Amino acid sequence: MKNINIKELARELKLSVSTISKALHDSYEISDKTKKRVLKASARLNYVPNPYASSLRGKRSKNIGVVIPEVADSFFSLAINGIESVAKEKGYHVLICLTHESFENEKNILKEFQGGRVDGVLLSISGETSKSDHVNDLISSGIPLIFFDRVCEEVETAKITTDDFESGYKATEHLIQQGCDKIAFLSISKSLSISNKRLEGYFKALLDHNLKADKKNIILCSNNAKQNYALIKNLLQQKNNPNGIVASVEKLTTPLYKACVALKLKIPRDVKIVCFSNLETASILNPSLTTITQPAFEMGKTAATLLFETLAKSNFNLKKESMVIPSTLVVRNSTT
Amino acid sequence: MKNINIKELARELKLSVSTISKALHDSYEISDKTKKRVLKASARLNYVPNPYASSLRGKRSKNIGVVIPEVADSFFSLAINGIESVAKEKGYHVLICLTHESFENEKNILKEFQGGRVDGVLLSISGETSKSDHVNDLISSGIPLIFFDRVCEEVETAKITTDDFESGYKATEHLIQQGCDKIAFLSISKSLSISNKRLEGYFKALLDHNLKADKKNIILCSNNAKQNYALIKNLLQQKNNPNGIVASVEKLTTPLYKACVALKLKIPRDVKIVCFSNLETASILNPSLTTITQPAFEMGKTAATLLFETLAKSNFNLKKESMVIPSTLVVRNSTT
DNA sequence: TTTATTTACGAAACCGTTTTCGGAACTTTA
DNA sequence: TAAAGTTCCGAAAACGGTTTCGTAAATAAA
Repeated sequence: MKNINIKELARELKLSVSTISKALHDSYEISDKTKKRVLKASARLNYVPNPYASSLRGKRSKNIGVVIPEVADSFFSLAINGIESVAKEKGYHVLICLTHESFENEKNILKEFQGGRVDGVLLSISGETSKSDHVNDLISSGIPLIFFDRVCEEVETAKITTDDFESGYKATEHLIQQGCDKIAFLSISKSLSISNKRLEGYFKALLDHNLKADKKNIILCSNNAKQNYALIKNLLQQKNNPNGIVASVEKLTTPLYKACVALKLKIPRDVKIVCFSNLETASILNPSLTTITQPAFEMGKTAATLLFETLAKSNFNLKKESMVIPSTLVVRNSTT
Repeated sequence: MKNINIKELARELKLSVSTISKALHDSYEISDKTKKRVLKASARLNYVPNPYASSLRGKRSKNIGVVIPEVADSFFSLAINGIESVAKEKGYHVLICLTHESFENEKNILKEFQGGRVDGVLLSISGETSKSDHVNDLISSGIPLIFFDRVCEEVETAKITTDDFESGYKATEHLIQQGCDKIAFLSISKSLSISNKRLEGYFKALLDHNLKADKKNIILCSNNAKQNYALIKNLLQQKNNPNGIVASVEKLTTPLYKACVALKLKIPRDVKIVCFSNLETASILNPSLTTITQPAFEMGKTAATLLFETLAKSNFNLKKESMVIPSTLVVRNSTT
């Protein structure tokens, strides 16, 4: 059962190709009777239009690209759900591309998108990304792009983020209120907007509560799990080791807990922990984990909704459409 | 900077369109000198070929479709990583489509794929799927399809699975060896191959150890988290409540743990638990969770590799290419 | 030198749609 | 009854590549 095309359908019905096409698109030029005939035959012969022919002619791919660092991460997988929920409604497909935190990969992906494979892009940049030429190139080639979560500050387009500064502040202040006075911050990137804003919030909270920051307590983690474990373990073994930790990203949770177990540090007695995390299992960890929970699904949904608005109106201006959706501090046993 | 096309590139170089195309594909018909000129100009003018034009003519989309029930699940997100790792190497894109466990969605997605949007498909069927006409239709329209994890037994194509029966057996036997004599099984679907095989393994283990199965201990969970929580709680409240539980799917972990907390049942003292799960946090749960860990990444990688082999050779026969990759029982504190 | 072969390129068909434009047949208006 | 307007459909161009085929020029063989 090879797939049938519009020409064969036309021959079958003794109609022209253009009539078929119009009938399938419910054009006013075609009589109801003919439309019904076409629809019926189309269903009977199992006609499925070739998307490439449509896209080539119509300049619409009906695809959006979602470029993220990683899929095995609660935040991103929930965001994908949010994105997919609107894409599906609009009859669009979602092309998910992973950068694995590599700038090179990110550049190649965006470059390829210039060919028109997608009509628009949602991007959460890699941890290595510090330049934004590749993003500007894509945008100026006419493909709308919206950032979500991890953004290039300097690019003039919509950015859907959460309140990273405030969240960093809240997390840190919470630890202080729970009695911590030596608080470490686990970062994931030197250049990433989210890391830096969360870190700034951390600094501000320390400042506001008359605690002084210590460089040794700012740990730059990497994309390598083993290495992160070693870094964290090392941090906790220092003579003036921290009694509170803010982990700025979900994937640091497991190495952090494991390091505490290995060093026989009791959470929250010896060290209190807050993680930026959307883990469903946060509440059943040992001990349950205090989190900054991000509105992942909403962020994805909002970004996608905005992108489709842009695609609908040709002259939409994304520059003034940024949005900040707040995260929430969920207090659990790792800090109490 | 609007995207340039091959015609403009040809005009720029005073060459014909066909020469450009051949040069870019490193055809033997074109001299090295011309090739270099073309490559250089192509880079300078930032030429990116239109994928739809190529696909339309060449019958190759350079896309594969990955159809899965859910992305916010460790198994699937790891499998995606495996798939993506080979796709990237082959220069392919991955179109991820979510069924959200709905048969209707699955049918629509596969139907659309018949149009040629993808060159091949990797499918893990929805919990509702019990018929396979939609799959056979797609395959007979000429698009190769490979199942991974959740398969339609009756469809004649390659299936990359894990040893579900043995895993169900191992999980159950482990509980028995730990002293459980009333063991419940949490299923996710009546029709799903994985559920049923795991359940059969469970039955066989009970039989081999002279324990008799009890219908009340087989719980059919749904896609609704709240409802699952209620079902599990109800199970644990029965007068003859189980002292061992096999949860056949990852997403039941959290409701199960929460139900135990709510009922003040101590794990593993009052009830021992084994979950089919790839959660990274299994080791830091309260208590750490004994799991059947599936080779998610490998399964994705294997399925994708096989698919690309099929795409390379036109006469590849997938019927004899199924593969079973074993899961492993990882014993932790929820059973000891 | 003549003929055969190879090299390097261009013209044009083609992929399957969508869309513009033209026009026959029919209906309405003057 | 003639003119004007509607309704419904078909022919053909267009989208941007790839590929087949033809051929002029250069080279090799006779």
